[in-house]
Amino acid sequence: MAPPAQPRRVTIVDVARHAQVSTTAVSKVLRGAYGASPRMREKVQQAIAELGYRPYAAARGLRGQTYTIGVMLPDIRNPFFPEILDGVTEWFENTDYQVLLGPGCNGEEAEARVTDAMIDRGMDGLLLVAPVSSRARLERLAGAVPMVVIGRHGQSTRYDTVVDDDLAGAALVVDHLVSQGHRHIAHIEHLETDPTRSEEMPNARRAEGYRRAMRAHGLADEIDIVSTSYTQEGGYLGARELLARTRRPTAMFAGADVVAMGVLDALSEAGLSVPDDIAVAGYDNTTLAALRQISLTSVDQGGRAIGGNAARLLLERITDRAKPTAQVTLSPTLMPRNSTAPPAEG
Amino acid sequence: MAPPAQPRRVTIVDVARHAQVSTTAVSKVLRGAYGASPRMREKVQQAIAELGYRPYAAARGLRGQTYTIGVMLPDIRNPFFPEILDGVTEWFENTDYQVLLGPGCNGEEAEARVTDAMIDRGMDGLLLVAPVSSRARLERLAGAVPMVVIGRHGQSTRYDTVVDDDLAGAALVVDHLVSQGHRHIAHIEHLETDPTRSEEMPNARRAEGYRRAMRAHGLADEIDIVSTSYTQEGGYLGARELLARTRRPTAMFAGADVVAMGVLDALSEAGLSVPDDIAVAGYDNTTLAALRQISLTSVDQGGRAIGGNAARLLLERITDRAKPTAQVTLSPTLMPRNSTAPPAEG
DNA sequence: GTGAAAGCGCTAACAT
DNA sequence: ATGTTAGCGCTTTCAC
Repeated sequence: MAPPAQPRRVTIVDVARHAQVSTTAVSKVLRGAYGASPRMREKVQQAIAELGYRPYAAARGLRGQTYTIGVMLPDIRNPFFPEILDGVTEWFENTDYQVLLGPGCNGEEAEARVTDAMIDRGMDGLLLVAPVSSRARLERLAGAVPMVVIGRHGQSTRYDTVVDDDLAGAALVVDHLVSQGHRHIAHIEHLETDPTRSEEMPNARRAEGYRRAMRAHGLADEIDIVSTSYTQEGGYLGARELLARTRRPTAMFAGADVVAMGVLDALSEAGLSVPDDIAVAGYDNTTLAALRQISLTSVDQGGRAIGGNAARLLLERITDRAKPTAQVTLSPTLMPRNSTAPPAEG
Repeated sequence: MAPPAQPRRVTIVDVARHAQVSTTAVSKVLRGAYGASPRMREKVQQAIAELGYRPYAAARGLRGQTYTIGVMLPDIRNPFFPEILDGVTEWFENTDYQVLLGPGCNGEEAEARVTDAMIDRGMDGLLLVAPVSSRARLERLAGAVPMVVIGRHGQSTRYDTVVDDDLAGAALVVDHLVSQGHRHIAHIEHLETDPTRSEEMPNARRAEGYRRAMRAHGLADEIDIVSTSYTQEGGYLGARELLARTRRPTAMFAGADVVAMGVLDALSEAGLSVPDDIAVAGYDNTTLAALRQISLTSVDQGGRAIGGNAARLLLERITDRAKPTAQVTLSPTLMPRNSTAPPAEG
């Protein structure tokens, strides 16, 4: 009835005994290290197969590596992050490394807890997506473990970065809307509380890109920014605020697709139709945006490529920690869809 | 220029020396174990704070626990899973445990790899969401580590389960549609390849619930099931298949909200409007369904409650592995929205 | 090329 | 109540 006492895990000692070699030999074969003859390799491999041995990563970590990569995502609900993750896991698929994710890390405190936990678990490398920690903390973390930061501008001598050119991405949207005849184009951004960080955060860069593009088109007077958050709720609240303006914007540029979802929700609630009454654009080109019912004009960052580049850089850094850091910037492209069209009245 | 060689990590020995006590004492304080006087506790706590010591989980795992919980989610893209995760993390928030997620585990092979990896990393407990592994494998896993399975029916003597009453959930949808006058109600399910598993999988139970409810309403002849997958793509393909029927259904019940998204996409493509031309219902009541532009009738499983219950059971099982297993079944509720309405022609 | 032995940071028997 | 000591499973010198 009761499950039998679980048999002790097969260890490297069992394998060594079974193959009639030393544990050292087994360890060498396991790691593909130098100093094992083909004959020995084979004997060990066979013993491993026969015994169904799997190395205990936790124990390996005490001396060497844990073969574990930690990925920190700020928000699992944002459908853009899975794209990045795909690029990452794809890269690690044929390696001995295992990718593990931290759960919802909204906010500095949760982020710190998760990243610390990853380091405490001996992870060999960390991949941080749009982290909100202070620059100093990021540097400190990167000093403790190989690290790559995705979606945060600003270069470091300790960690590599992979970013989308958010300035260019925002400009793509503004250019597109202006070319359609829009002038009063509003933007909904993620509120940046800490001024020291704003230079580096993608949300701030998108807002800045929006501002610059508006000025470039001679629309400095039309600049209209609402600061909420990069969530559906944030989009909803932001749109409502914009709708309450005496002069309502003819187009709304949301800093992320999830934000645009909230915007669409608010517009629908107000009985406004898209794009007839108002144009809406997002950022990230998620699968949501492609839905015909939504058909949201959006900016494609190429999440998969971002993730792939980050994974490659991390692997390189794990191999050589002294390697000079790299900064990869990927160019976004515009995906025009039905949610944007010329304004109703000239 | 180059970052200074990282200082060796602070260990329990450093703390012991600093506090002028034994390492055992520090260990005891760390674990809140018996045998440490208040005075000693304080000394140690202070030393820990002064040195900024954090226990090395990987090393702890070699003797005791790693204080790590592994969560396996089959698909990060399904917006229902974050709900479950919220319930889980909430429960572990004030414990010493850290929750870590496996990345996209679609398919038996990926699932096996991730669960094995979690065990190899000495995780103290596993939470599997809608796993597709064979029953035998699940039993084996549960023999190796405390485990709770979410969203898979069938009881085990080794692991606890938390499920939604999928039969009832499917009936809620059918009842609702029938009460609106629909008769030809089609269902899109996730294809179950392995017959031995079909009894336990939620998708199969929903399909069965649909069948039973249809029969209960005397609509056995109208039963119409298309098997694709629980993804947006699956919904799109399923709906296209249904639209090609000589007698087109007046309502489509998708086994999951993501599936319904694909359905809406296909209907929109075909120039059909919802609910005027055709009614659509989903399952999971995700935030997507609540979007006014979508306004999808759906079944609420209470993901948060499911996650919370699972976390509680897992913690209990970690505490007492011999405890008899529990099976928790939660009742779903219907969330009627605009996507369902009486059929056009009576 | 191979293996003996030390030790990673921590916990848990076992003294005291 | 406190400290001593022996490992956990693996990697890594360092002999041979």
